[in-house]
Amino acid sequence: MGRAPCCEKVGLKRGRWTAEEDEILANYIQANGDSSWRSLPKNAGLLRCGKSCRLRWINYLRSDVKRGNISEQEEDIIIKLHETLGNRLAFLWSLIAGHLPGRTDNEIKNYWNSHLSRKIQSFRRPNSSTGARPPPPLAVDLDKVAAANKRRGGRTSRSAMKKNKFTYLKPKAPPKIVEQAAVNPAVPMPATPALETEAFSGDASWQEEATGHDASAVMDPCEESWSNNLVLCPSEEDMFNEVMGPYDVGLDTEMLFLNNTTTPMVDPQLDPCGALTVAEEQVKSVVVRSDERDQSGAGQAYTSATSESSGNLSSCCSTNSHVNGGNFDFDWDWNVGVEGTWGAWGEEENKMISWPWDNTENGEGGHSEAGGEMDCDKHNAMVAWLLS
DNA sequence: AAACACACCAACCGCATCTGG
DNA sequence: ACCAGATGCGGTTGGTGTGTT
Repeated sequence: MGRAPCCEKVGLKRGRWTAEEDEILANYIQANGDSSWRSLPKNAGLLRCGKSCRLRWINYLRSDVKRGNISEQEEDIIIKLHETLGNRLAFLWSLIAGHLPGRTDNEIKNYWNSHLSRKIQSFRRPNSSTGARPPPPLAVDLDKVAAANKRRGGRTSRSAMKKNKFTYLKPKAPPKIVEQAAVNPAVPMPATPALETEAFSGDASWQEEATGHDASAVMDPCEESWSNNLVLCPSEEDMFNEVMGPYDVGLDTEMLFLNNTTTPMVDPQLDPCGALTVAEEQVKSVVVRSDERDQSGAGQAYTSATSESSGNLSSCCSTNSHVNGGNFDFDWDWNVGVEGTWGAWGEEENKMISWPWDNTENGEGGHSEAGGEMDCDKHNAMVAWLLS
């Protein structure tokens, strides 16, 4: 015997919502909030189950839900984020939705299933005969990760319910590292939900306590103070939680996390020719290597930092940061972001990362310690392809 | 105009996960 | 430690609209 449907109770309505029901629900939530979906329909006088009410509110009635067609730009972001994150990531659709202001996970999921999945079928995996390349993964905005960093299911704590519905989503500490990067006007930031406002509203005292530095200052990644400012998370566990959330998402590959920007980007190390243009004044990405995490049981955060002053993203410096009991040790490694980024494509594809730098027929050229030079024509072609 | 095929998307469903008792 | 209740997520379904024959 299966589990009883939630709307099985006699008298509860199912199916499409009427305008009247919408009005009742919207009015009730505006007046009373949505702290308890279970009791909401009863209190509001709706013959619906709480689940149905929640869904209707989240996917349709909320004032910040954007209606209308998905733009090409949004479509681009969906495709590239999906390519980056893969199908197995929990919160996939909510995470993508977090990058698309006003769009719901359900809408994006539907759009993917009905439009994009077929659309990219013929475009997808690299083919050794055609030489087609997979799209480089996108950096994932840490703020959006935090937005998706909600517990999965579970009962809302009563203390949290007292404050407001978003309180329990608040991260233990803001994952921001660079304070306020400029926003690319081409990809507007979402209307700041209560979550982000609250979570990131400037209480930097814990950072200062941990680092002994003014955490509100925007750091120059090329300055010595960079490392100091990086010591933002009071503990290793917190560090990882801020990035990955409390869940082991089971990634078998690395992910790029880009702080505080909605601009689709590849790792700056992929763009030493400056073909990518971004509006951010400063961008910081964090690469979390799950393989390291698995081995150590705790994880290491690899960071790469870029600095930019003229609109062209250029590599500035890159570090590995090893978290040791709340302290970070740094050593330089140009390979981390690049190899890690492409690790998702497996052993064979992993080699592809060298191709922009190849200036030899046999692909032996390298960009890292070997000192090979990058072929900017190839690289820019790759970037053009990525952005196409 | 009617019948059919297809696409879209709102909503349902089951399960995972969390909290409080 | 365990259980029950509540919520959030992704997969799936089915109603509706639109295009084609």
